[in-house]
Amino acid sequence: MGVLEKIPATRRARRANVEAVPAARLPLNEILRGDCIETMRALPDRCVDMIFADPPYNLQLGGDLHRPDGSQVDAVDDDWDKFDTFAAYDRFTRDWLREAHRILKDDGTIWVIGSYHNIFRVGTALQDQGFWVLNDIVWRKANPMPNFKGTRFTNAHETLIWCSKAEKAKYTFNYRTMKALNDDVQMRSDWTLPICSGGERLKDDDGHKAHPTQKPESLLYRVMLACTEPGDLVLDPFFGTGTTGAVARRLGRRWIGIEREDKYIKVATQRIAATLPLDESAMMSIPEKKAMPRIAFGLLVEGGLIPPGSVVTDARRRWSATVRADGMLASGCGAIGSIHRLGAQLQKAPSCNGWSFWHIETAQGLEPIDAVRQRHLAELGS
Amino acid sequence: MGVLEKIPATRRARRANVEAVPAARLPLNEILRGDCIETMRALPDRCVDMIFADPPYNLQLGGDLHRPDGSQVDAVDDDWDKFDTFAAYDRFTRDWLREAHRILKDDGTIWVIGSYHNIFRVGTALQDQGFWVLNDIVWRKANPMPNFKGTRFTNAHETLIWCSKAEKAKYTFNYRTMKALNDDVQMRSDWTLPICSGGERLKDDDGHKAHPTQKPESLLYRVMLACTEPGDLVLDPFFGTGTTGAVARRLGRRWIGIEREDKYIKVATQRIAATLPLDESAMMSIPEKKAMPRIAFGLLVEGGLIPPGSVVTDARRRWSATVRADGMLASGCGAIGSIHRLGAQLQKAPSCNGWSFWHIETAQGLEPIDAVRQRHLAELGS
DNA sequence: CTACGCCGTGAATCTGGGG
DNA sequence: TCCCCAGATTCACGGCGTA
Repeated sequence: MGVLEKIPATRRARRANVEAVPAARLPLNEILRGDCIETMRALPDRCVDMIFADPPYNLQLGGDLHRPDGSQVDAVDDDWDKFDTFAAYDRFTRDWLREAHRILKDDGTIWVIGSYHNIFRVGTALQDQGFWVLNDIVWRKANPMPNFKGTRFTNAHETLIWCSKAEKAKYTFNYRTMKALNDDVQMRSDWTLPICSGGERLKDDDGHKAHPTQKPESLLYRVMLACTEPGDLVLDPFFGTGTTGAVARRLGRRWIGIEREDKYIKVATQRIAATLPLDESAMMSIPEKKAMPRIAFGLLVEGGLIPPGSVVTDARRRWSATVRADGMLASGCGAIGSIHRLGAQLQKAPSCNGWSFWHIETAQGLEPIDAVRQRHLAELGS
Repeated sequence: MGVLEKIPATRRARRANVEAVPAARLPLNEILRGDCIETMRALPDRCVDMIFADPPYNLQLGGDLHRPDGSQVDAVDDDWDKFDTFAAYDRFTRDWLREAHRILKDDGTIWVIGSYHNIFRVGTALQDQGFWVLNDIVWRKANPMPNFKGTRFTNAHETLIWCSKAEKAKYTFNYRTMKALNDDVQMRSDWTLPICSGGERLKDDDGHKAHPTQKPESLLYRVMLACTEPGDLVLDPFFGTGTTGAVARRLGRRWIGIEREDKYIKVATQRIAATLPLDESAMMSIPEKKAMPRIAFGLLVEGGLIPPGSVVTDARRRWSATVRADGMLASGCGAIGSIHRLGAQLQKAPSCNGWSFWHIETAQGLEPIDAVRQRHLAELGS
């Protein structure tokens, strides 16, 4: 039984349109080798729930650039980023967006990331194609490359555009999941996240970076948590080293990647094979309940529903932690944090929904702490 | 004596092009009543140093949107044709940007602010018009309006696009001023500033806000400090309540505003009259090193500040060299060259700033030779 | 074992004046 | 228009080696 079948019927019902082709006949969890436009043409209408696209930025770089210490900046000089004119870039953009619009389900959404070099062309083409912009999201880089020559402001962000298929189209937005991720205030349109470096950055056999523009998993993690459900199908037409596939697998989403270059396909294949799905409870989004009063975890501790000193574990008892009087959790290894933070830290995930990840032994057996919260809520209501 | 005359000749010289019309014949520090395109047409070529534009955002409220023939776009209608509306907005944008490009000096810059509703159209039109994007700046609102329905991310930012007139055009960027404003680290492309509220928010006679999209003065303050000099002429073709004019006056810049509606002109006029210019010392930007008078190394040798035969080393004393009477350096290995050349050669670097690389033993200890130059400069000034 | 410092590096439209 | 050369210019991390 696949993950899809576990989605509650009420959520599945939000999918307004019927899949034109059974999922079994789609190339699921595979990298399709080829040109993105040609390859999308071979996919049926309205078959994917979400598209994440990281197209070439058309950087138009000039000569070499040196840091003040004399070292040279490793520039993006790949052929795939070269276009003769803005008109050529616009044609390319319109062509792939046309196919993207066709294969997207009517209640699906598309995300496209870019910089000032290309994002205005992309945004215009999205609107002209009939996509409806829901938000533009700013990825604020925590650690951008400086402007070495002191000629401009540090280019410290990139822009993502999030669109539904049409103005009145339904779409998935896991509002409460995003709010929980953001310390219980609404998630804003600016996200501060580090660039991809350290152990996450894939290297080729020579030890050089495998791809010049690898995106951080935290970015895709937030995108997918925000607007897909487990079992949903995510397409990435510019797959590169497969960040989209890795995060999809980790979050229990299905995926299709399209990539032209064998070297990237090879790296992505290995990477995704080495990625393990997260604990199932951690990937479920918080049920969308309107007007649910906010209950801090500390309130349950204060109120004696989860007394200090209680031991909580994940569903499979791989990790455990002790509840402190101030509502924080302490793990055996010495780490301390909120239910969300500690869950993320132990799993080495960028974020975690502590309410569904942490469980506690009750009269009903091992239950997520959210169950305790729900009972408390019910009591408050009565 | 006007402020302009106080600008050092070295800076004025950076203004490459001659004003087509003497500044005295321009309508300075005035609000011109009328349509922005028609009014710009009456201004001469290459007459303004900077343009700040806050064009109408909303594609569906056609109040500010007119077809080229003057008829109004009827957009608030369930049956409205999206393409027609976007096309009308694009025509309007191209028309005013064409005039903006014409009246901007060759070394001037333009700033346009917008949201995801219009900024992609604006950015595309800017690039198509030949403007060269220098940065896109994100105004991160410290206190944005929440998304009440919980259907999207909180729209917590707006975007500004900063362009020079052409790819190779010179432009003013007060790098060191921006760095100083930002605790001595490079100013980034994301600016966190509060929205306009409280006492700054202008009210009409009924106590309602005078303008729906009044921009905070802090935003204009940073823009003008970054890329204009005192005495420069700033144009705002969508003047509204005159934030641009107020900040220009405060910072000793000259300004021209264009506004169609009498009620805004009235509010702006009162506001600017009540704004006092800052003390002159407060409005000067930090001098850019590039604009400071050059002192040849040989001059210091001639003047006896660094006598021939002196030994200079790098900060860690890994390399040393002897100063020759002609201002060249000679290293022990026989290499001879300017302070820059020899520094680069010894480090095997593509280039080197000899002023900061080479050090000399003084009463203050081991100092970069630039310190000697700075002291010499200070003596010359007094 | 920790602390500290050095080194490498990241989607970058990255100098300007004089001869 | 091109060449030459003076000289201005970097932030946050992660990894690794040394004290």
